[in-house]
Amino acid sequence: MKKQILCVEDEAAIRQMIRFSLEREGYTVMEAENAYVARELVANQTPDLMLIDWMLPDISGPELIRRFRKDEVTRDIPIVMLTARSEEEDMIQGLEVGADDYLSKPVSLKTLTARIKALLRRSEGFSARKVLTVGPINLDLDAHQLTVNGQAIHLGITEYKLLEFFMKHPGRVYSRAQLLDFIWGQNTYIEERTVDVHILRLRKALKLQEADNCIHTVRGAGYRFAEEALNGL
Amino acid sequence: MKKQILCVEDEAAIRQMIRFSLEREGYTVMEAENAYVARELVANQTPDLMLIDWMLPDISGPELIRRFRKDEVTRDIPIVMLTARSEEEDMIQGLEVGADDYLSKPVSLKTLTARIKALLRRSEGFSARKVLTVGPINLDLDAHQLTVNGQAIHLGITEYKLLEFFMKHPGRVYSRAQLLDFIWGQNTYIEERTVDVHILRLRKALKLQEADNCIHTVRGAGYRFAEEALNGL
DNA sequence: ATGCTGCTGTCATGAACTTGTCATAGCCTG
DNA sequence: CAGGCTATGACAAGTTCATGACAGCAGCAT
Repeated sequence: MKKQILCVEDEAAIRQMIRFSLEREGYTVMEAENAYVARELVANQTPDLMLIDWMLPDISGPELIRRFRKDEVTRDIPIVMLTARSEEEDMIQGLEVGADDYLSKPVSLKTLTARIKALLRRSEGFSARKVLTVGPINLDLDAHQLTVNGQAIHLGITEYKLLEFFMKHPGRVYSRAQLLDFIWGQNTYIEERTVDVHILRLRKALKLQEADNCIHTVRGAGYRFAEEALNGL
Repeated sequence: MKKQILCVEDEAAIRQMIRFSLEREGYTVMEAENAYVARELVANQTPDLMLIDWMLPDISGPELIRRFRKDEVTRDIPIVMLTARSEEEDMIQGLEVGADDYLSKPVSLKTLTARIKALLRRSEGFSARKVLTVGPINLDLDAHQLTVNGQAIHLGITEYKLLEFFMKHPGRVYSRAQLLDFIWGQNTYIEERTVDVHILRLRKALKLQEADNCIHTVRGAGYRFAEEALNGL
């Protein structure tokens, strides 16, 4: 799953630049031009990391950070602070209110992505364990391990991501084009029929424990993950 | 092995003095003039004990301690807090956030070294009991000694740290990049493939007692320490 | 200094595994 | 039954990993 990064910065040009380079690295970027918008966005969807400018038109960056740190939900999100001035005093205040890292403008995009990568890796290594369970199917996202009825089953990475996607969005039909977008990424051009093959492989793997009936073919539309088919198992 | 002590203190003169007397006692001393530098240093090399001033130019001492206590890696490092004021309230807050000892300035160097010695002994004493065991694998953290099925096996320091990390975080996949971060430190730039080689060496060592099957390769993702693979042994 | 030893990071190579594509067979709908 | 859609097996190219070899380095005793 792509990591979400929220970029809070008032200058549109800088936002664009940051967005561009982060998306190239495979992150999803949300943009906010002020603190108000930022908090609205976060209320709807908590990002994995936040990039916050020092100077914002409404609330100051440090104040915004302080507020995020107060909230249970956002407390542990890593924050990188951006500032125009490279004055030490700023850095000091930034770290004091709880920023995890600090970069002064003009920002080298390479540095930016490097720091972000490091922070995300770090926080990811110890976060709460994520496991998806539907009926007998158990997908341990941290271990990268599928077990069905307690039996470990090996999957290729594509099948793994496919199953992860299905388990996160059960019950809905997805066209081959949609699956390609979500799982392979938006800029890959692959035969739609290839999806069939991976569905086949996933089914084969699940069949080892007779759990392949949860993947339904919807003729003319695509595929659907049917959780209800698994309830009896 | 010399014990490493990190001294976080903004006044250079005091740092010098402390360094001098600690080195005379046979410790290695790292210096940081503020919290930011301190965290960078610790990211690369975890010290055996930290000496933290109450007043730092960026983050306050207690806040810095709180952060170290949150992080898995630095949680168990003994911390001595230094303060100019000898007010009881400070001491209370210092101990509250997790300092192990508390000294008020001006510090008698004799007292300082005595307390440090005591803390290190104590933490050593604790960790003397600290032994990681998974199935037949037994890692004595003090003796720096690995035994499998009662047989001692020699490991290089890197393999040792790798195994220690795995045993402390079993069941989760870690990418090569993450392993580099956590074991080599964040600012080291080493080929990712090097991780493979150390995994190989660790496996070879464990294979002497047929216990190498606990280290799983997760293609495209990294490596995982599987404790369940050892339960039958 | 000198040579020795053990450890570490890097690299080249071959092995093992994945994956996208295609051809063909099978199935469903009207 | 035809036409369109899907399932399946085979395969070659491309990735990723395991492994042995090697040079540089630090520690150590000589």
